[in-house]
Amino acid sequence: MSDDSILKKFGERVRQLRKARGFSQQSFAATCGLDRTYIGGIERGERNVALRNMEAIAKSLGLSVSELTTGL
Amino acid sequence: MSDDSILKKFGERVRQLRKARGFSQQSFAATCGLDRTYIGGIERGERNVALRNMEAIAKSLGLSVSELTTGL
DNA sequence: ATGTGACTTGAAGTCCGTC
DNA sequence: AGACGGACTTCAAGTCACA
Repeated sequence: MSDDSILKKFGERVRQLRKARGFSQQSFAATCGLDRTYIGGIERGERNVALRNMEAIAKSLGLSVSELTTGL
Repeated sequence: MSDDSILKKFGERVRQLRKARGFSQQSFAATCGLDRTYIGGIERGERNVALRNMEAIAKSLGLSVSELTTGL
């Protein structure tokens, strides 16, 4: 069970938005103030990201949290 | 800094939506499959809620995660 | 430049209660 | 009905070495 499709969807969305801006995981992680392996884990749907980190990611993408979670 | 205003905003939003539906914290927590003290903590802005629980809360409110995070 | 497993530690989350 | 505390277990956060 443990339906983690929401994590996968969120990861795909982050990856898509990051790429669209021409960031590498590395430079993007730095912008967010997070570790590159952590960002990688998010994009692979392995991390159950919480509000504070979602905000950091959204901010680095120039979006609101609500916009970042569009489709979820 | 450690700006936790996003947690407060999220908590206020949850409280507002829950009340609008006539739920008590207790019955709402049960619907979400979460603990009543945890829901209370969220509404007080003390909890850094992660994606899976946000989804459970959104579902119990009949909303998407994106709709739940409107304003964030 | 990214994937991945393993790891530590601080916070998430539960369960008991009282006010 | 809700705030809040203590004690507890589980998991997210954050980092590392190496593929």
